Amino acid sequence: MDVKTLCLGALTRGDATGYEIKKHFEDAFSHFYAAAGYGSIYPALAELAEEGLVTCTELEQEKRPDKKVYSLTEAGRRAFVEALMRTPGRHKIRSEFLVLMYFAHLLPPQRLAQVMDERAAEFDGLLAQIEACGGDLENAEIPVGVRFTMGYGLAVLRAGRDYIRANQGRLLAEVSTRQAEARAG
Amino acid sequence: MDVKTLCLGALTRGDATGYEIKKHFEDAFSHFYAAAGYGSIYPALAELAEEGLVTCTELEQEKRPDKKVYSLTEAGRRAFVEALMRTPGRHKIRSEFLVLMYFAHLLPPQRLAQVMDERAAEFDGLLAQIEACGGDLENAEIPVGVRFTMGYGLAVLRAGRDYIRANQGRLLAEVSTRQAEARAG
DNA sequence: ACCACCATGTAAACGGTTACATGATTAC
DNA sequence: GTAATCATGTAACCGTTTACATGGTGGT
Repeated sequence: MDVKTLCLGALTRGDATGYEIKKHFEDAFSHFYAAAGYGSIYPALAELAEEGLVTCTELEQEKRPDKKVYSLTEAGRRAFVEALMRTPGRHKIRSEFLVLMYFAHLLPPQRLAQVMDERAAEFDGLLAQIEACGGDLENAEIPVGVRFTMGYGLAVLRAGRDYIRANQGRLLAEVSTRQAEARAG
Repeated sequence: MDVKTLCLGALTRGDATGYEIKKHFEDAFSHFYAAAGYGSIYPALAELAEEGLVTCTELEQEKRPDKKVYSLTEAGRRAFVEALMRTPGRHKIRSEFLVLMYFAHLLPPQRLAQVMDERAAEFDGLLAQIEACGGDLENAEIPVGVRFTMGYGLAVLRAGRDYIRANQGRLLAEVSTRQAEARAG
C-alpha cells in the first residue's frame, strides 16, 4: 500500500491539507503503520490531483503560510475502495528490537536493559495515546473499523509490553551468567 | 537495519550460503522481520566479501549447482556487534490488514470476513512454526535471545489472533447494520 | 506430470527517507 | 530563549522488490 492510497483513505474522513494528513497518520495509524514523511505525502497529493482523484483549493491565510486543502472526488473514493478490495492485506513487521534481542548473547546486559526499557516505554506511550483518543471502546461515535484497530492495538501492545517486563530480569540474569561462564572458559 | 547487517548476524550462527541465509530468515525471523529476497541477499554478501567482513569458499557439487559458503571474519563479527550497539532498535509495523480494518465501513462484510480469516490463519501458522521449532521454551539448548523472541512471538501472535476471533462476529454484524441503515437513508 | 527444493546472480524499476530551503507564531 | 506548531515543497540518495535468466533432483 503506497502513500497515495493512504492519502486517499485519510481524505475519506474529510478535506485536509498535506500537513493535516500526516498528523492524522500519526494520531490514528502510529501503532500499526509506520508514518510517511512530507517527502512522500506532498508529491503523492500532487499526483492524485493530476489524476483527478482529488481536487485542491488554495487558501490564503494571515500570519500563516498559504495552505492547500485537498478533497476526495467521486473517482478518488471509487479508486480507494477498489484498492482496498485488491490489496492482500498483509501484516509486515520490521523489528530491529527483536533482532537485537535475538542476538542477546552478543550484547552487554546494560545495552539489553536499555533496549527493553525503550521498547516498553514506547508501547506504554502508544497505549496511552489509544486510551486518550475517544475514551472507551464502547463509544458509538467512533466508526466500527477504527474501534477495531484501537482494540487490536490495546491487546497486542499490552501483550508485548507485559512480555518484555515479565522476562527482562530473567533474560538479563541468564545473559550475565552465560557470558561470565564464557569468560571463565 | 539493512540486509548486509542481517547477513552478518545470520553468519554468527555458522557458515552458510546465500540460499541458507534466506531460509534462516524465514525459519527464525518470519514473525518479526519481513524476509529479504535473493535480490538483496546475494549482492549484500558480495559487498561484505569485498569489505573483508566475510570470506567466501566456492564448493563444487555433483548433481547440484556450485555453492558459495560464506564465513564471518573477526572484523565482520566486530562490525556486527558495533551495528547492534548503534541501532536504535525500532519496532516498525506496516499492516495493510489494519488499514483495511480501519476503513471497515467502506467494505462489504464478505471482504472483511475474508481479510480477518486470512490474518488469523497466518498467525496460527506462525504460532505453529514457533511451537514446532525447539519444542518448549525451557529448552536449555536454545540461546537465551532466541528463546526471548520465540516467547515474544507466542504472546503477541496469540493476542492478535484471539482479538480477531473474538471481535470478528461483532464487527461484521455492526458493519452490516450500519450499511443497511445508510442504504435506507 | 508437476511442484518444491537446491542454487546463484543481474538489472531495471520503484518508492521512501533524508537533507535542504523558508519562516512566522505561540506556548513554556 | 527555546521548542513546538503551522505550512509546503524539491532533489539526491538509498535500498528493496520484481522480473529475468538457468537447470538438475526428488517426491507425490
